Amino acid sequence: MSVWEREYGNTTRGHILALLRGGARSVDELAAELGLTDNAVRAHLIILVREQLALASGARRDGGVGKPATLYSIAPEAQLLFSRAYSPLLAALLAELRAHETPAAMMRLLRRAGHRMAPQPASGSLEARVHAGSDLLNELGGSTDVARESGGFAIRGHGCPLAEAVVACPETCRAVEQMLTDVIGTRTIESCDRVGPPNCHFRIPTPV
DNA sequence: TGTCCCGACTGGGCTACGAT
DNA sequence: ATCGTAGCCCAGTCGGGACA
Repeated sequence: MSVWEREYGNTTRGHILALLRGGARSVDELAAELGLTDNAVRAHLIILVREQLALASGARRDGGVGKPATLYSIAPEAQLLFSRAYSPLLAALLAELRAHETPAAMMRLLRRAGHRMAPQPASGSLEARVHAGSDLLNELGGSTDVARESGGFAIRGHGCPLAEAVVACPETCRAVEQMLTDVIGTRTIESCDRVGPPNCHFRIPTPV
């Protein structure tokens, strides 16, 4: 099930997004196709635009008089919500790589991938940087928090944003480990729980 | 079971805009 | 200036879920 189906599946907003995927439409066109009034459609569009899932992409005049109709389209960023292909493709790709590469080569590959994923290094105290790492994981779909542990900190997850890939290829956690190391600016040690559904756990020892 | 709350929707009135 | 169309705003209704 895609993010879009989970969030909007059988709702009016979901139907509006589905129609907009087929091309830009005016409020009246959407209302006619949905069997609603223009005002009802407008209320949903306001919310969809606010959530950056739709946008006013232009205006159209059909030869008649009056104010040109505003055309609404799906926002480019929203297209990602419809895809269910990324996760299985990533899992399949990793499984295929794993079958043909040596373990050492896989580690190098995933560390380089993690390095590519890392944004600018965080600044501030170690604690602030660990929180920045946790925030980054949450932005990527994780649900993590920061805890103090003896000798440093830990980022603890409730679930894993890359669960499907981790099941196919447990070394995937190395990419996240490298990404966190780059962002936090100090050695991050992956100790994820992969017994059953994966759970993130990264230790960040205080540098001596 | 009754009440309250909230989301979804409708209808009416108004404004904005462009053609005649 | 007038008219037709589209957009915006607001008050009100309706139905479903939560809760005492």
